Amino acid sequence: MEPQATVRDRLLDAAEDLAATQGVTATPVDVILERAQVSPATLYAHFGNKEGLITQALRRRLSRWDTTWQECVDEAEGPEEKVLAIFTALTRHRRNLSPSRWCVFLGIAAETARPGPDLEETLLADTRLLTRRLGELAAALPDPGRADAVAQQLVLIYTGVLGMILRGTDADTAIADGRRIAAMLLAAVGTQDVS
Amino acid sequence: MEPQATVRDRLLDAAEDLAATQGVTATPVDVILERAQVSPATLYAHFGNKEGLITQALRRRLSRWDTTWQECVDEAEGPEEKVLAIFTALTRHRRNLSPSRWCVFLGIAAETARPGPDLEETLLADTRLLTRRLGELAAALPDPGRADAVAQQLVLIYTGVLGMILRGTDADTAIADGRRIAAMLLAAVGTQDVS
DNA sequence: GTCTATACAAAGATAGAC
DNA sequence: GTCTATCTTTGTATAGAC
Repeated sequence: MEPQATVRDRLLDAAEDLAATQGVTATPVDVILERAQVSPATLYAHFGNKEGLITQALRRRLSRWDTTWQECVDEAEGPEEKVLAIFTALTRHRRNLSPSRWCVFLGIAAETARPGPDLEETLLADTRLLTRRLGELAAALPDPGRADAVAQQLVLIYTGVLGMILRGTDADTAIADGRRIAAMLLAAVGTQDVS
Repeated sequence: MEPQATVRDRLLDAAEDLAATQGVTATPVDVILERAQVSPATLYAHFGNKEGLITQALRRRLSRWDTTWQECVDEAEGPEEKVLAIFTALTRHRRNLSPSRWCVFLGIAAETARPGPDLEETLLADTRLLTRRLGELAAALPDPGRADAVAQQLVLIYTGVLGMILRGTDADTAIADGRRIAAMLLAAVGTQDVS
């Protein structure tokens, strides 16, 4: 975004921003190029093709999400609050970056029928990060034996929040709803069998 | 699907099936035409354009989902089971129709950046149906004053189930997880404040 | 109403110069 | 590494005949 940003960064910024707000298929290469003030040949020299650019932009975004989320976890006090920090992180993440229509990863997964190996791997990495970290955080709760199952349910709730934003629900409302459901789930863990 | 189906029905069948499995943007008109064994001009005579065809296919599918869901509600016994019938309905719906990658409505909403008025209205109708019927069913639970809030949370959970399928989770697993979370939510309603 | 053939537009990618 | 100019493919839609 800086005036003196490298060509590569300008391309990544433009691709991420447009993919987040308009979607990938709705964003022709020309539009990315115009936004980035770069010529076609340069894009292809750097990233090979459109999907390569998108993939790199996603990787950078995932890394930033990872950082933001970890910060929120670190700031939270107590096992339950650390689990619920994902919702604080989502709010912060959406404030920091160009606001996406809902979730860039799910969005691209939804609109890309046959992703290449690199893109597919990157899309899966998002789900893996969610599952892994939520699993780790859930292991600090009572009944660590159910950590993986709880993590799956938390990913579901988190995914539901994002889906509600796509449905048109205000983001803050959806996030608050999701946090409430998750808190209820955590309250049930350890106090009763949640088979 | 029948050999003697009308041209119109063949087009709707092909469009629905391909949109559900491949996505809309990944499905060129030519492929729909070949599947339906129909010529281009016929499609445009009937539906105006590609989006018109997709819109009509979605309306038909929403109507079938409506029916399947209502059947499952009618079969269920007791207020809580009637609310949870949405998960039984989802299983049945996916078995009846051509299996979709996740949710045809959310999928098309995700990949269609600027839908025309008719398509947009049809996509919203899906969310409206969910909210309305879940609200009605939730009104039969203890604390009917919270029916609308509970309905919103149930739509979130249901949407999360669909999103998990997009993430690669087995559909039956995702549905079972969603039902469990929803059951927990219902158990909390009336017994405690779920602010 | 339906077909064949074709027009028109959009989009991804490359050639060749600097 | 980057640009200008252009090629090729793909995809939506229509013209005109039957």
